[in-house]
Amino acid sequence: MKNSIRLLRAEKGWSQAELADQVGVSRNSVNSIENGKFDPSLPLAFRIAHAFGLTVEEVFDKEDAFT
Amino acid sequence: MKNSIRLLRAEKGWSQAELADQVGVSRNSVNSIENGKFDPSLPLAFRIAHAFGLTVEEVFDKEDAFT
DNA sequence: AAGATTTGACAAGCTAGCTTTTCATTGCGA
DNA sequence: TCGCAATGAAAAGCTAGCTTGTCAAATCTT
Repeated sequence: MKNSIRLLRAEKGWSQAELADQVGVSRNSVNSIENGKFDPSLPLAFRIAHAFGLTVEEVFDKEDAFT
Repeated sequence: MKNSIRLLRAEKGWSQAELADQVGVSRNSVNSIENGKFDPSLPLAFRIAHAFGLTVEEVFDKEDAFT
């Protein structure tokens, strides 16, 4: 599932490790999600969106959920 | 993670099996999610929200993601 | 250019999400 | 009241999400 994490993270000037800390997962998880290796769980998706002050819909591309 | 699926489903007059069909999972998955046994994946959460014409935030209680 | 930070990637292992199957219970229409 | 639809629940099995650890490559910083 596509997402805007890399872009949003760049805007904030955060490293993957910093974002990982904020949302309570490992850096590898953030890296894998950014690179599309797997989707975050729903709770994690909420925490990531919250870290950027956005909604889940604004961060993750829901089109991928229907294809 | 709490959600309003049971209520929304009642409003639509859908059985668990009908909703399951619509979103492409088994009836047991819908039952388990409704009864809080586990959270849906992010793509499934999108499909469930879409079935009700709502956003993920409107169907699932994101507070649970932070506690 | 050297050193430090950041990122990408992989492996092995554990847990959560989802499946099919099955059975018991509940509630409702004929 | 009989039968059927709907729900709840449990087991066993597979895959996805997430972990720690490690290493190499890329990108800053100075």
